[in-house]
Amino acid sequence: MILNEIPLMFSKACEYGIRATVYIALQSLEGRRVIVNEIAKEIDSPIAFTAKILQQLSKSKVIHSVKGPTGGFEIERNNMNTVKLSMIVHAIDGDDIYVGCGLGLKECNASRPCPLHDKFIDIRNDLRSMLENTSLYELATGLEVGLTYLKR
Amino acid sequence: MILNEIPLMFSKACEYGIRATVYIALQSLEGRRVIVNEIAKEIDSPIAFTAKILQQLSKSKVIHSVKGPTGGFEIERNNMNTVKLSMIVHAIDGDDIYVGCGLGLKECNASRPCPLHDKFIDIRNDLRSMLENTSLYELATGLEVGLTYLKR
DNA sequence: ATTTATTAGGATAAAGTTGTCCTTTATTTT
DNA sequence: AAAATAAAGGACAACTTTATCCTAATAAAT
Ligand code: FES
Ligand code: FES
Repeated sequence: MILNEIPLMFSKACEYGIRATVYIALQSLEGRRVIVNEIAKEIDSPIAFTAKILQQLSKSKVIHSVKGPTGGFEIERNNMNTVKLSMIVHAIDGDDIYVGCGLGLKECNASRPCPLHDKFIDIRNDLRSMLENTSLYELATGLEVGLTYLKR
Repeated sequence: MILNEIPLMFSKACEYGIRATVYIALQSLEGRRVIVNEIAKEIDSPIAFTAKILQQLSKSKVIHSVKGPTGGFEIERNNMNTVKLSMIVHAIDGDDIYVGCGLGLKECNASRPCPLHDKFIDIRNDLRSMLENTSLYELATGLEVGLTYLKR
């Protein structure tokens, strides 16, 4: 009886992108460069689609790619602190999450707000600041010590 | 360079559903029953698609429908207090918004959490309680006094 | 130089969501 | 009773997102 089953906050592409990036970060912390096949296996995502997303993230400078044998994906230790979740989301899903109206009006506009605006804005701001303040390093280390997981 | 433009929280169907329901509530407050054509016009949504969504909301008892001439959609004054935003969202988008993992793992599971879990849960709970505590009456009255809008 | 491993990128298929159209059913008005 | 009006519902079309497959480019290893 339900029409849709939408993802909660991010597109599938973005979910895979975040998971992949965190996995790459984790491995980079241990000095390992990783290839798409391994990434897709470890985060349980479709290989070719994941490759496309990594391409995107590479263009956006979120991750670094190296072609050829011994190649793969990696992230410089320094970048793990400066790369925030918001950059990954922005590279894949754009910035609707920051500017869009929760009820789908053409723009979110405080001087001509939709009925949800006031209540919505608070949640959206919390989400935004969470994304902007969460670094890749933080996410990767949680994984490193076995506190968190990338598949189930 | 962006792959997707996803809606922020709700599907398009859900956005239309909420806007339509609020409009019906507003008109019901003034004793008017409204037909799909008018609703779609007033909330700026595609007519036939809106009709499908209203069908769904009618089955879920969020709104009441009457067939034939002088028919249309309406909401009893009493129901405007008991109908919460969460019911509309649940009827159309299901309950992923309550149970889904933000990174797309099969389930959100606190004992085997994804790297975003702790930060995500707070925002999800805020969203949930916002939806569960916001009544249709509240939304309709804001509109009634000209403070909010359903199209732009 | 050749082979091999890897990312980049294009084309396209599959699935899901959004949107339209037409027929049926119910109910009021004439 | 017949005509008119409105929701219900089925079939399907258009668009978007997700996913696959194949070829090209790049670079290391042999
Ligand atoms: S106008 Fe709708 S969220 Fe701001
Ligand atoms: S496990 Fe991912 S949000 Fe809870």
